[in-house]
Amino acid sequence: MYQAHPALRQPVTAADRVLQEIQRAIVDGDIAAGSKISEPELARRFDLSRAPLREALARLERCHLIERIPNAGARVVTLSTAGLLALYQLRENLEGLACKLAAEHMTDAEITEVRQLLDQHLSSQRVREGESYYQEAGDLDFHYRVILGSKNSYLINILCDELYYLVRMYRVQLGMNGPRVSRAFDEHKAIINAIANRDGELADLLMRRHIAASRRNIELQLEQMGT
Amino acid sequence: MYQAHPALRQPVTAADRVLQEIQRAIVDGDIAAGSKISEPELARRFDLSRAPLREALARLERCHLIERIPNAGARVVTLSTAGLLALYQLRENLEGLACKLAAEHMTDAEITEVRQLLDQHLSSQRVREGESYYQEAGDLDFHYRVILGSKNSYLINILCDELYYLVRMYRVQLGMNGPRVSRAFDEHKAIINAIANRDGELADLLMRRHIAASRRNIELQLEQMGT
DNA sequence: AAAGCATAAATTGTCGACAATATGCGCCTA
DNA sequence: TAGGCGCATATTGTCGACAATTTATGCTTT
Repeated sequence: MYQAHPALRQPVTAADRVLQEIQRAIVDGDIAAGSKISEPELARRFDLSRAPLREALARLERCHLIERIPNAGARVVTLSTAGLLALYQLRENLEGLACKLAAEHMTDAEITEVRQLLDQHLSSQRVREGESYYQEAGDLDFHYRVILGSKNSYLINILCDELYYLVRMYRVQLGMNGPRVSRAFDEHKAIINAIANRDGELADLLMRRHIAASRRNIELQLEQMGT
Repeated sequence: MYQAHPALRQPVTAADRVLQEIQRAIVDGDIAAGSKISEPELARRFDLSRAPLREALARLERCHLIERIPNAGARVVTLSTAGLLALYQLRENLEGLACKLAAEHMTDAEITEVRQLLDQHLSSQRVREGESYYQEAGDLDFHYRVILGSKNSYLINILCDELYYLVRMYRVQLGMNGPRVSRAFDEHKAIINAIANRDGELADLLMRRHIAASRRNIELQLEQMGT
């Protein structure tokens, strides 16, 4: 298997654990978007002191799930069309770059692994039709692999640590359980093929289109909710 | 004047103040690259407790100036050719994107301000020839304005908060006091002209070239030191 | 009754001490 | 003498309490 990125490492400290719990809670909407974060309340709820909690809050701010104001506290971010657009504008560019670099730096073994992954996801998806979690996880896994394949630590950090939780939050809370499933699989296939052919330019282009399509999909959902 | 980005806001808390001090110390090399960070030592040195210090360390990690390992402590990052390349690869892309977006979103007033800024820097640079600080600051200021002009908060955050201190660290510690000064000014002029003409594609291209030139300049310096 | 101010409550920021973990040293063994 | 084990030391992680700041409340004033 591939070496897990620090972002995926298992929690060793209390702050790590509570971070993961709160992260999941925010992404899944258990802690409502826009709601105020109360340190004393969360400390009681997770049964630890404020020190590790504040450490966790600092990292939540880092991945844009909360916004803090000095002496005034923190709030969960609110989702908006403008925010989604800004986020995906960036993603298109960064993941495009990641593809270009992956075409240069991924080993043949890594490429083979990703292909196996895709086949695996496809079959498990056929078996469990409709269960969107697997699509969600599978899609993320594909993107993770390509990003890691870029071998650029700064790029990896930004995409996997700082932007992806927010991306997931949009998808989960807007109920993106995927009519786009099979199309996405085909697009993934095309991207890994371009990378395998060491055609960075094409891989870049395909990834940008792939993400743009995904963005339009979510925008549509947002509009429907707005009206 | 333009609204300062959160990154530039004045410190209100003790953690903010010590962060700025340590940030400067690391960027300027007063705290050596690669050296270990001792929390008790820094706490004594800046005469505060470890709580705000740890808050500051969390943010230093965020802008890639230190690397922390759970239960083992933090080290100042080490500079390397590979790291420089990865950093500038990203910068070329992100600031290119910033230019493209700035061409769409900057107001005429903001563009006028940047032009005044350039003229101002040019004259003050002529007056104080050789004093590289002004070039350094001026260059940063120009880039900041364009980035802010993109109006994409995620992009602004990444470039201004998370990558620029490291960029400065490379420039300062490798003694980039600028034979490239006048050429950089011309390039800045060309970029703002493209933005003024609402030619995002050209602005993108010019910025990428501008940063690539800057990177080659630093690479040269790194090679000279290595041999 | 609405606006403004003073006070009270609650929240965030900071502190010093303790617990858990990692680092360094000396000793033992081969 | 080199390598490994065990203990002493030092550092990081966590805790509970206090200080500083903000937010909420209620009173006064026009």
